[in-house]
Amino acid sequence: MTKKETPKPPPPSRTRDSDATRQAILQAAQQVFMAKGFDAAGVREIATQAGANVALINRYFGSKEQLFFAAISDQDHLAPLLAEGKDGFGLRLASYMANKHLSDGDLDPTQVFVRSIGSVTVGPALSEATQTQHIASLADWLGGENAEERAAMIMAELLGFDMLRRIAGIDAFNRPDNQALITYFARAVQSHVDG
Amino acid sequence: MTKKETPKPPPPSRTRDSDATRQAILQAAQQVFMAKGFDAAGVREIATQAGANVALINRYFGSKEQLFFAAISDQDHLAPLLAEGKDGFGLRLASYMANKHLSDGDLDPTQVFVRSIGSVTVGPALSEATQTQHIASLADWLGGENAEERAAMIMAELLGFDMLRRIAGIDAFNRPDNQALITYFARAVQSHVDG
DNA sequence: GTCTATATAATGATAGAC
DNA sequence: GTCTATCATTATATAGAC
Repeated sequence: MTKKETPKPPPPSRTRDSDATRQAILQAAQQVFMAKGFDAAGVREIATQAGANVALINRYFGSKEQLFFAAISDQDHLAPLLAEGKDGFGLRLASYMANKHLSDGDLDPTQVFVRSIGSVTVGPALSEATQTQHIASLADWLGGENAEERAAMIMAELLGFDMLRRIAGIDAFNRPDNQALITYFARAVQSHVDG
Repeated sequence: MTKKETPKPPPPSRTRDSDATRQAILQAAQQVFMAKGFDAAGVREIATQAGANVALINRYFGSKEQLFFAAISDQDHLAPLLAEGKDGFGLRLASYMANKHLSDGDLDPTQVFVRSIGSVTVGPALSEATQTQHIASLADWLGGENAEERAAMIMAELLGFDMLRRIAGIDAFNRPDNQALITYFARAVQSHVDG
């Protein structure tokens, strides 16, 4: 009794709020999985960053693997770019990929893919999702001859670009205002869009 | 080229032959590191596949990390393709990448890179090598304006292609005799070669 | 609902027998 | 030169106290 109406202010850290804890774990998982990949990420690190206890991860999500898929579900950053049509799509995509900020808190699907595709645990599921979701829908959007091959080529360019830029930190990809680079990237993508 | 002659028949498994053991470990390490990446590969698995004892890995190479760099050193599959000149380089590279067999015993630098670039232990060294060796030499070979940007774009296309084809196993990259795919890949690469 | 403490398994590395 | 046995560490996952 008298549990809910206590006159004292709430404790410094969140207590008795499963929804907020769940959300905090999910957000921390996104960041850590994106930064280190599935295998290298630890549940202790995720729990610490979420300000939650380690045991709650398994309580709410069952396992590290289930947490991973909960954290990366329904992410699609390409949709807004596709919506603007095929004219100039290459340039829009290239500008987007070249100007993405490295330290914003958002989850970046490209980064997650590149960092975890090698994992024997979650790699196959990531591959499956790439095939059935991203490449298939991109191929639909492209239309025309060899749509799936052209979609796969665009995806390869996009992922290779991000891998070298944000994970390997290759110089040529990280110079500020590198208009020449964007032009090259845009040209390659657009050529696959046009056929 | 056989082992030195011994008066008695050799034991069932290699004994008293440090050179052969060292070589067997090195070869097994190449295969396992290529298949699973640095973090996921285990020294026990490497030793077993080499038919050697686990303790010999550290005896001969010092550590798992030193074994990794010993296993991947001086590998460059691009040199023969570059030697034939810029005319038709895109098509030669595309054919080579699309037709590489997945199960031959050779070490594939592309595969190693993609599978281990995310590792916090060896990732930075892989990035450094990619920058200072492969991209730099490719840029030299290309010449002309923005050579480093064009070289980096070719490397991104090459790595993205292999990542989706051999690690993710994307359908569009693994159809036999997919001439259309090779044409698209070749066109993109050649455009960066020509400027 | 949250926590401490622990079970269980696997890792890289090493000491010392043969 | 090769092996067995074991170290110390770390990982995910869970049981049970509060």
